[in-house]
Amino acid sequence: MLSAVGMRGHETDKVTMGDIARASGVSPMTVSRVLNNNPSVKEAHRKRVLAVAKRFNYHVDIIARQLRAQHTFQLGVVAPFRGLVGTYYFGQILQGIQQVLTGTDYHIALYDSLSEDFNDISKCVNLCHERRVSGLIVVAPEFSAKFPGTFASLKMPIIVVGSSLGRQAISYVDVDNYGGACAMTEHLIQLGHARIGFVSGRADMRDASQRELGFRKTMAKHHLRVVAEWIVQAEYETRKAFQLCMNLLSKSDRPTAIFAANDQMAYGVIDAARILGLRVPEDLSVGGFDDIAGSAEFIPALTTVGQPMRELGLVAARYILDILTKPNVAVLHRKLPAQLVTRSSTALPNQEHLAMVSDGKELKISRINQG
Amino acid sequence: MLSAVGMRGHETDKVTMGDIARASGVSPMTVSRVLNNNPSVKEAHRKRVLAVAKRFNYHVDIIARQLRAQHTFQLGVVAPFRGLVGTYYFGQILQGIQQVLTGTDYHIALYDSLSEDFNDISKCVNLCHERRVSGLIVVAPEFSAKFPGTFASLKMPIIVVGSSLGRQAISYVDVDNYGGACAMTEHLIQLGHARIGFVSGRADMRDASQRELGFRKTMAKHHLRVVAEWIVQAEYETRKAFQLCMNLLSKSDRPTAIFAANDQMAYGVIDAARILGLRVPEDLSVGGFDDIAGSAEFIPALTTVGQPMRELGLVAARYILDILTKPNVAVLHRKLPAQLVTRSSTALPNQEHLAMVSDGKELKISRINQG
DNA sequence: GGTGAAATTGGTATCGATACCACAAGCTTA
DNA sequence: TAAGCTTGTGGTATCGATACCAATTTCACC
Repeated sequence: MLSAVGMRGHETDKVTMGDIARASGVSPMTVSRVLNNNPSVKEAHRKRVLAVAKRFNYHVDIIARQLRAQHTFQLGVVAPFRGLVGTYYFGQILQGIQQVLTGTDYHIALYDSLSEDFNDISKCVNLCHERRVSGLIVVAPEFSAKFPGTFASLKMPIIVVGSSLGRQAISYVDVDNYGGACAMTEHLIQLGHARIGFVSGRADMRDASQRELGFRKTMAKHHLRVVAEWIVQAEYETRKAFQLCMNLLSKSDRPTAIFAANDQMAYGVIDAARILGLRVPEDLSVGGFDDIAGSAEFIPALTTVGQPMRELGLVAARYILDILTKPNVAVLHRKLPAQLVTRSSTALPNQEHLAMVSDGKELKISRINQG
Repeated sequence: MLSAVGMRGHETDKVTMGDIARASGVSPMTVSRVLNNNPSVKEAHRKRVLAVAKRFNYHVDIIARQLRAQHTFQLGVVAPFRGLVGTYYFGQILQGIQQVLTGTDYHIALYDSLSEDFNDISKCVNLCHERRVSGLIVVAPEFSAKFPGTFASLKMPIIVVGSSLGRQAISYVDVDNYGGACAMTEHLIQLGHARIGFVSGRADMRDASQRELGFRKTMAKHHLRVVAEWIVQAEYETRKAFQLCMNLLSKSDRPTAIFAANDQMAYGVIDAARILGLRVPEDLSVGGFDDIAGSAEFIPALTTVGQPMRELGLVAARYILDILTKPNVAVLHRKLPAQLVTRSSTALPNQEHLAMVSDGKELKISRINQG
């Protein structure tokens, strides 16, 4: 289980606090105080100690300090490497976390929730606990509800990013996927679209279902009909979206706008449209979700919903630091708003097309007359 | 400089080795031996101790062990967060590293080489040294030659990923960008292309210049002319490549194939071709570099050069672990081969087009007769 | 039964920084 | 001058595991 600890660290002629103390004619205790900015040290001593420390190129031994303080200053970040590391989403979260940590004594320790035969996240969390991380950020978009309540009993600050966990005792930050989807749908409807299709994401991910729900609710709110054939499942993949839309868009009775549950799928939709000779946005408006790197430069620039990904990291890291430094911090349940980003892939519906097929208003639910 | 250490860790009623020792009627020393799989312990004692440890849910205190062993079991990974974290490239490297670390007592500590006002990497490396990481992997594709020789004096295992440093005392692993570019150029030439353009990457990055060099050398080897107007600088960005190629490809005297120094730019080239009514690969072959996620699913599937990114991480991590566990490990200077991946975006040149413009062979340098 | 070698085991010191307490110095008031 | 108070300062114990060495047991063999 535990491997032998036979190897030694690199051995330099280690300078200790005692050495600094002797060289500056004070006690180790005073050196410690100086190095920790304790105000109760005479200015003369402080200067002398600092000078000597600098001359010796002395640095406090973090390990000894950790043992004494029973605190590692490590912020564990747990995520499924396969699938998440290397994505823009996770990269932004990490940057947010690092931004908060910069200038503090904390640093990021990265753990893979999928390695080590972890069949669920709790094993990885336990590992972090054994490793004595000071706090833990669990990034887990796919494990919506699998968090054992036992996490709370670990007495270690912990927060989940990317999964809303409801009324549990575990803190979380998440993006308002539902609200973002509503905003995009609303945008398309305001432009005049009534015939709107939806390309759905991975069924096992909570965010995907939230986005679809937002679409459906907003359509319903405007009494617009959701056509079953215009809703396709493409698992968040460009290629699947492409294939499904090649089929969907080649029919004469097709939507004037398609809302894809992520940007990658929107790319696929646009590719299909182009190949079929449909111009975007003139003949077909396409909206995405995520605002990944490249969507602004895509041709046409993609209208999408931006997630405040970096903000997820900021909020999570600040929360952990708060718990570590302040008393009585409450459990945090927070949903960050998603922002509609309007670019060139959406526009007014093509009037000719509309006229050719039918009056857009035929789709008002109140007027539906066929099955 | 150092913030005060006033906060305590989460306090559980800590179980120590002494407790386990007392409960199992042996000395703490024996408990330690059992937990470290030291063979010189009687089987009866071993079983008893393990049972008690389990009953108490005891776990060795990593911090104390670290202090005693003078070893943190942390593998520092340094990278410029802004620009690298969140890329497929870096994600794969991390996965490679984690793969090696899984099952060991080591874990990844992530440091941002750009935060903390580091104007160069050496400051970040020094920070890691102060934090007593056991080893260091520096991922630095952009700082080709800026590594101070002083790194070697840190007496800490260290390896650079993504920058070939020449004959220095610092170890590195890198991908053979030059060879990969040669392979792609060779591939296009073998298909029958002689009129080949090149979309170049960021001038400040070593890999970009290596790729361009590979292209030029291979062209020269086959006595093919490199047309100055067909070489454009697009800084690794899709949009720039798109714009430059819109111009390049709209002329009647255009290449039959374009080699882009990364996949993102290849996408831009293909977009431009499409909009101009050129079919890929029938009218224009396009090759990329990197084989990023999505290139296989791109339409058309992109012929590109795959970098063994994950392998970079594997090699780097193994090297560090080797130094830590074995004596006399030599400095490592290693270039991993890049693999040509043939897909659908390259094909034989369009004979009609060739005939229309001119005979491809006109470009043989040996026959050039105009300036 | 005795002897030596090998297998086990435990005591003590140590890794380096710091919390806690006691004490000394300087300085104010009665 | 003595008592009282505020600074500074140093000694000692401690965080928990483990290296080192000495002590003890076990066992084979004469």
